[in-house]
Amino acid sequence: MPELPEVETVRRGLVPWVKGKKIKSIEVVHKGGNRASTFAPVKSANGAKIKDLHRRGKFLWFELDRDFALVAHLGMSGQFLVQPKKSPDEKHLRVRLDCGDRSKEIRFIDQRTFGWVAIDDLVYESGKMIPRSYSRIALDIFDPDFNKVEVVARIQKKKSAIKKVLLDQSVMSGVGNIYADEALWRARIHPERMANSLKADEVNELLRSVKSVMSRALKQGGTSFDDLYINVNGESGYFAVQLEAYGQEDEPCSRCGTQIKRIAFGNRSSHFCPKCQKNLKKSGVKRG
DNA sequence: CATCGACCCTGCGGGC
DNA sequence: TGCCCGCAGGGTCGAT
Repeated sequence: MPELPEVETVRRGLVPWVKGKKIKSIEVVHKGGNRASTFAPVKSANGAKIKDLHRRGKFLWFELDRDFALVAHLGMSGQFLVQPKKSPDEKHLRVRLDCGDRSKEIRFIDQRTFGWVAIDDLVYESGKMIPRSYSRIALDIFDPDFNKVEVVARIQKKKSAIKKVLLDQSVMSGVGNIYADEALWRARIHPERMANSLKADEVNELLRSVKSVMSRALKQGGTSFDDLYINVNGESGYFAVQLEAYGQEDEPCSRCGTQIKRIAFGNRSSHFCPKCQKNLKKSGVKRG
């Protein structure tokens, strides 16, 4: 389940294969995700030069020398693999990209088809042209222009559970279910605490936790729950980071020994320590 | 505009 | 052995 660190690992792995290269051919082998843009067919990128490869949150942007962009999202199970051209097609191969290497090609593979590769049009943001889909999401916490003060204030105005706000990519991008649970555990905040009940100090601590847990995962080359995530070299980033909350139901909390609890959260789950992470919403917390 | 929940999809594992 | 069901969860979109 790729989140920011995993996508960044993929980006770093892909850069040497794509940056400055001309797209010799790009072909949709099997229709990709159902959310793919219909702006133009992917093959429109044939012959374009890839000037750079960027990431915002979980989105990848192949910057082209064209007036449109090539964008990708890994969804839940998407992978980019650099494979020998001779090797047989994977069962879930979606897109094949030839950047001129003599023996190798880049393949986008996705089992659950929540991921996609698409052409997108460019729009203005802060004086720059960026992909439309990429522009709809907020900056992530590693972006040099990330404005922490602004984001903290915005979070404090949200009338939603803090976990929901963490996953809202229009507030801050890059956080998924795993790192949301991990950051909340580290900051000792209950996932169902109302965001507008949090003090600035608490939100700041939460954002520090988000950044530190993601930095650690990134340093390890990305975390994954299983082998659905494989980096571009085909090497799994399996369990590189110690998970303290996510997937730890009934395991003892490493801080206090209390059993980690799992509760339903929409279509998914939240994991937390009921002792370290109290929900204070009914205890008359005063604001300010 | 803000918020919420349904929905897209496939593989896997548990229960029977 | 095989079937059914629930679960996993990104982003998007319609309803309120």
